[in-house]
Amino acid sequence: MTHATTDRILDAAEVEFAAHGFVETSVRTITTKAKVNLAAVNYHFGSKKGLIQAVTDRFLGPLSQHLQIQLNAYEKSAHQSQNDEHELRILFNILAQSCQYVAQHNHHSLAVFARLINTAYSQSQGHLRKHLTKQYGASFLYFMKILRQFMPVMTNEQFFWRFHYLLGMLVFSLSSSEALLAICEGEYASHRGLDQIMADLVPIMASAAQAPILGDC
Amino acid sequence: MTHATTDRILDAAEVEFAAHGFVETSVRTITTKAKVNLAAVNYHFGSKKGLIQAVTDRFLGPLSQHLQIQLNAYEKSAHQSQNDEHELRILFNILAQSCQYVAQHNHHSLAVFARLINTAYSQSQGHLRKHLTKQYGASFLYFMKILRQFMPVMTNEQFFWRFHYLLGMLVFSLSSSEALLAICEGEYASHRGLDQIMADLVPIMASAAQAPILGDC
DNA sequence: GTTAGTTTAAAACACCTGTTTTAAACATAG
DNA sequence: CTATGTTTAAAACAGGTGTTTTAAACTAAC
Repeated sequence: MTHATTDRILDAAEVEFAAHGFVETSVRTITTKAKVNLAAVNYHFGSKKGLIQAVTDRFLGPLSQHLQIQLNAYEKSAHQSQNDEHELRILFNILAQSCQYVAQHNHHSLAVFARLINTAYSQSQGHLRKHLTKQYGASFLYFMKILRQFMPVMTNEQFFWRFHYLLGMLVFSLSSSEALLAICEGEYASHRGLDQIMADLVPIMASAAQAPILGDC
Repeated sequence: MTHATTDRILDAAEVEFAAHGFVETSVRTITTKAKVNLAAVNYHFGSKKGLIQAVTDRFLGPLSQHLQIQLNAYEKSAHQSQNDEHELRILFNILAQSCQYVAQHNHHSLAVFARLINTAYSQSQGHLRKHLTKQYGASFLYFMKILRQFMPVMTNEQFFWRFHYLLGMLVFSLSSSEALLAICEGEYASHRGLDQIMADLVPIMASAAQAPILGDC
């Protein structure tokens, strides 16, 4: 079997990264859980940074690919823009379904994905952010370009920040859902899967995208 | 001067925590920047955990206090609930102004606050989350209780998750705004202060709070 | 002036980190 | 068989971490 060790490391790293973050997870715990030698990480991935990037590439590659194809199909289809909010829902649904598509092939990937973006953005400096923007920035710029058409009543700058806010809601909700459940311990809410959260957020993001810009309250 | 050392440590810790997070910031860099002895942290705060909690308490205390007073005043005032969205904006504005109130007394506190919540939620286990919920959970439950009245068309569970999504947008946007600016390097957007972001989010959260619940797209 | 609390300097503690090295064993394709 | 790439074991490396200790100085209050 080819690369059985590599996959075992990636699987274990994915789970640990999702549960404890990148910094808090040591190479030793990954190799222990993966039942491989300690040196295997540096042998196959060069360094811990290389492993982190490999973990992210494993689902960000398919995600951006799937997203690009779906967006292409959307643009070619005859979508009479009857209603901006309706089109926004379709677009956010494309994003959600692309995430769910990659999540189908890997149980933990979506949680890792969200935590990854969260960490990459929150950490004001790091190798990861540069890697992600250079590798997958084009796909998200493409998504932003299409989205822009249905958010006309704002300047470029207002659109940019609004998009940031929406993405933030998505990323935070996905990455902290388990922690939130641990807080209330089933007192206020029952378990909600990442796909359900994703479905919840589609109409919410569409509404938030169209919220008016107020000078004052 | 009483507690000059303590305050110097808290100030330095606040800046470093906001810039690099809790785990990535070492006690040695804090004491170096604060120009105090290394042992001073353990002498005054017991441990690094104690320092982290002290940093958070310094602005979460005034925040929850200010929030509780404002909410009390809101409840006592005669607010004919003519429009749910309008009331929601008022409520979210109270939250925003409470944050800005504590930010007035400390330049860095709002950024630390957002990053703190982000870290506390994202890290699935930790002392911080328990400390925060036990200490300040009541204030936010009070806020949720009032908010609940103007989001009637959903179940308790739906409301709980919706609230989580809105809070996530707020926290993520505040904690990652600087990182986002670093990515585009002034290409797409100019600088936007935390108070501006806060003001942006008030109508957005109000709209998102009222977004319909869809089964399908 | 004595006492108690604070602050400093410097060193050491014990532990964990990512990484590298050595060696031997295993696998598989040419 | 041979050669090349993989995997393992175990140890060590160099460095950073939070924390503690020792001693000496300083500061303020009684």
